[in-house]
Amino acid sequence: MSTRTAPPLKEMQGESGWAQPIAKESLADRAHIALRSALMRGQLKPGEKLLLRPTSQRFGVSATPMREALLRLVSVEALTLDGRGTVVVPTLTHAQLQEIRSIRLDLEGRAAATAAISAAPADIDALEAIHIDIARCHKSEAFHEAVDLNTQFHLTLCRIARLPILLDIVENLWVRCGPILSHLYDAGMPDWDPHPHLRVIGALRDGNAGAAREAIHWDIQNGGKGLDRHVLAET
Amino acid sequence: MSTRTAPPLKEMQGESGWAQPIAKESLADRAHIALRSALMRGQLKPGEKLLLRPTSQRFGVSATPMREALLRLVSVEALTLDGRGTVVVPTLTHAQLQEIRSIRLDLEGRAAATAAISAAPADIDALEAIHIDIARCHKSEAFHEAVDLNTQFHLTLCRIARLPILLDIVENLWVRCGPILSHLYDAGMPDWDPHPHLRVIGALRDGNAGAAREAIHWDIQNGGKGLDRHVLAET
DNA sequence: TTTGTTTATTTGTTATAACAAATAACGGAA
DNA sequence: TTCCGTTATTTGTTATAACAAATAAACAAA
Repeated sequence: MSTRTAPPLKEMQGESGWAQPIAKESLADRAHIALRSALMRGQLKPGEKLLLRPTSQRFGVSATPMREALLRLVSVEALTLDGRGTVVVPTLTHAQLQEIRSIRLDLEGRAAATAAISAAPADIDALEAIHIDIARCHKSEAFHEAVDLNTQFHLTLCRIARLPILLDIVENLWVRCGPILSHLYDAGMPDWDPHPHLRVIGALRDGNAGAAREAIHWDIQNGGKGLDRHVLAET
Repeated sequence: MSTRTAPPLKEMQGESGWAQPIAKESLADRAHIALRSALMRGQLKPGEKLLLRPTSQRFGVSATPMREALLRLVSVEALTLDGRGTVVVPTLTHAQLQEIRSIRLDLEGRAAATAAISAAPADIDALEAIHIDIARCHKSEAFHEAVDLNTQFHLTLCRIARLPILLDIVENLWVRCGPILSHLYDAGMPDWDPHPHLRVIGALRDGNAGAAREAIHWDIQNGGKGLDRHVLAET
């Protein structure tokens, strides 16, 4: 039913062997990456202000590249500006959270379906490895790490689908949710028995696009219910 | 079948009457808006380079705000950087064009369905007005304007759905296609008789979400076939 | 005590110049 | 003439300082 022709992700990294174009990172790039990952990992709290001069000092750079990094995140709405122009970590409204989830339903659903018909076995193994890690963290009550790995699970699924533009969009959605993601576990994580991730993985192995889409849909819709409660309570 | 409770778009502009927060535009903002609209309207051609100092002079500002505006567009992939760091208008590959279209299928499809169950009659009238304009331009062979209005039709549909995050994403996708959109009409525009837009409008009036989604799907899939030919021929 | 006004401080914005890296132009040697 | 190395120029990057606007603080008057 499925045509599994694409080489696994890991191999295409070294495409033509050595001699890949060296990536020169500007100071602004580094600051941007650091900030973005801090956001995605929930290390910045909603409402937190990021003043230009203080933050640039914390990063040990001047104002110009720091400003560039901050403004880049602002331009994808991962950060916002208050009336003054000060950068601040945004607070998601209930409507926004719901809209993000419905978009993820569409896009991650498409990614799952695409992955089901094109993923290499090695890719699926990698995905399964992430889920095993999640289960481990869950057991040892390392909730923070579990949440982080859950993000990775969803993004890896999109990566496997080889839809770079879609991946980019979905990644941004996750960045925007980062600051409130920690509340997934302070409401107590439910303990599903056939974990929805396993259904996703199974569908990929079967090459069953429809089942993969449904499985990730189920995961998205049920996985975030804890957040709803929290966000609603806040307003 | 549908619950039409939302007030039309025009009214909620002045939400609490007068006294909306005044928008102060920085030089960078203005440059960003100007560039973005130039991109969306196809006034910049793929491969075109935007050197920092020359462009900042054309805008009559210094390098700092110009750089900010350019880099903002880069961060949403509406512009790219070459190896040197020079800003250049990107050339879409066939794969990218196809991926963008499939994402639009999902998102504009959702927008159409949502609009069908929530749009006010005035909103639908506005949408119809745009289509009438398109037909007029088509007749008078004002193709460039027709293409521009077509973009507006799709974005207005998303606006009517009141899904701001989705709108943002879709808008960016249209910005990215802007530079090649002009090729829609140099392949000769087909002359559909019941124009797909009319089916969309009809479905909205009926409050039929499924039909609205299908109609916009049909429009997206068939509307861009001229582009495919062109992009494929290029590579 | 409260209100209004002035001053001081904070903070984002812009312009400018020094810097570094890459490309292009030039010129000499094979 | 062709190839290689050197120099000159172009161009993005960063730091710094001057600027402007807004907030907060301090103080005086009612």
